[in-house]
Amino acid sequence: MLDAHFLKLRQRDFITADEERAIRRSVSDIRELRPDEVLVRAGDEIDVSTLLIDGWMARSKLLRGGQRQITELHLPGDFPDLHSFTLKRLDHDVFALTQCRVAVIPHENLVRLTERFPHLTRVYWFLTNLDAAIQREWTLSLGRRSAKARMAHMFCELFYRLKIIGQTRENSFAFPLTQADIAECLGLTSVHINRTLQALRRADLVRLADRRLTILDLEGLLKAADFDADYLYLDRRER
Amino acid sequence: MLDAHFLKLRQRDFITADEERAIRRSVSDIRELRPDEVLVRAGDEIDVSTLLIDGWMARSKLLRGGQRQITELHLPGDFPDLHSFTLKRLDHDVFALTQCRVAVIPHENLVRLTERFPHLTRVYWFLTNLDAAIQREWTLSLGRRSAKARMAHMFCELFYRLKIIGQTRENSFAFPLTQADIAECLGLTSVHINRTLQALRRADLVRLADRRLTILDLEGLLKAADFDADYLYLDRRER
DNA sequence: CGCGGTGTTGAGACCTGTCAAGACGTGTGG
DNA sequence: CCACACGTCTTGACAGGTCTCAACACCGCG
Repeated sequence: MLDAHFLKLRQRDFITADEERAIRRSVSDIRELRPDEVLVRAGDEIDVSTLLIDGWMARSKLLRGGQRQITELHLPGDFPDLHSFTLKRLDHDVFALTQCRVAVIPHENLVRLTERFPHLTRVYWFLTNLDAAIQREWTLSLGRRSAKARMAHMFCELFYRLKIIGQTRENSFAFPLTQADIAECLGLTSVHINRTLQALRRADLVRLADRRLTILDLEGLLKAADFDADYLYLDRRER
Repeated sequence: MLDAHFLKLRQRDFITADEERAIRRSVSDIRELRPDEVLVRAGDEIDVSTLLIDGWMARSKLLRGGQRQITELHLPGDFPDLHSFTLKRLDHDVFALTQCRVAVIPHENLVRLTERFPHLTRVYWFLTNLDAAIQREWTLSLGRRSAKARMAHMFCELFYRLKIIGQTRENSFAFPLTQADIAECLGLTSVHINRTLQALRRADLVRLADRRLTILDLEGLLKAADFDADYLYLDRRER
């Protein structure tokens, strides 16, 4: 049930069977979330972290005026609120974009886990640093990429991240976001997302229909995005 | 010499004298950096981390076309490349904005330090999560704040971060950045930075002259920025 | 059958970028 | 001591990207 999580970890480091068992035993509960259900509200004290099993989630921040920015998308195998382990409360919301299934891991179990396995401490520290790296790339996108490049970049990132957890088929993957969701990720309006998406379609780079994204020209999309997968740290090594 | 660092830590957690000594002993070397000198180049393998003692540094990412985005500013007491401890290489450059003095801490010393003091592991894990929180706030700025609000927000952030390390005087602080530097932080052009800065001046919110920024109307600036210091995690508690 | 969510389109406004030129201060070399 | 180069700041005119507002099509679902 945590398969995606171990695929993600083993893409980056070596995890022993012992460690895997210990991680699996740390789960205290399995929960279901409905689309738009908020898992963590900004500011709340929390003493558990949550591992995403199925579905897509997101982190988002709100402005006084009600404008919302999604700062990261979370896919199966991700730990959307692992950083609450040291932060104790979060500066952003965490919510479900789709129907989701999650595994709950109390912080006290994480304390035990990381004390018994110093290596896993570094692995999970690495995961929060990886989230930061992804956010950093988004910062670059928002600051310097055009709407078209931003969107292309987002599609490339999702493709690579889904691929390592076995959720792509050829060059396509299930894509549950609405255009309004994409707008909140890319710092644009949904109207402009619509037009930008049409530009990518007209350039024969992607097809998006029936909640499925197909990359028609991966080379072209990577180039349009100025995409370099380095920031996803896909190499396997001791962390 | 690491005073700013301990001020920063003790604002967020309780650090014992024992822990402080151990941290100080982890430093292997002191180095000077000239303005614009690159400390870490994206992609380089590294086995040391660097604690900033004096001066300002920054993390930046580059686009193929040469456009640059600064993703975080680093002030005295910061650990601009602590995340390399688990990442092993970085996805961004780290460079000196001004003349700087830094303390070098080899990763092997960090391994010893964190194994001997599990609490310090969480403290330094917390620090990388704090960097991520700051970056997340910048993502929100770039995605949803206007040029004016973005600039106001940056000034507020710097004010709070400098204040806890004792580098403000009343409502002012030394501000070494050029308008071109600000542009790279805020995802704008230097021409527009110039005009936006004039707008803040005309609104009697700030004065910027002789490399010193004075906040004339803190309330007004906070409001213009929609600033909320929560994301800086300024509360002192066990991490 | 009607409704809400989603996607699409058009027209015009506005924010920010581009390009170009000049002012100013500082440091350097002649 | 002056001439000059260079970095930084400033300003103007114009272009272009993205937003706003509004309307409508489409579809699944109650």
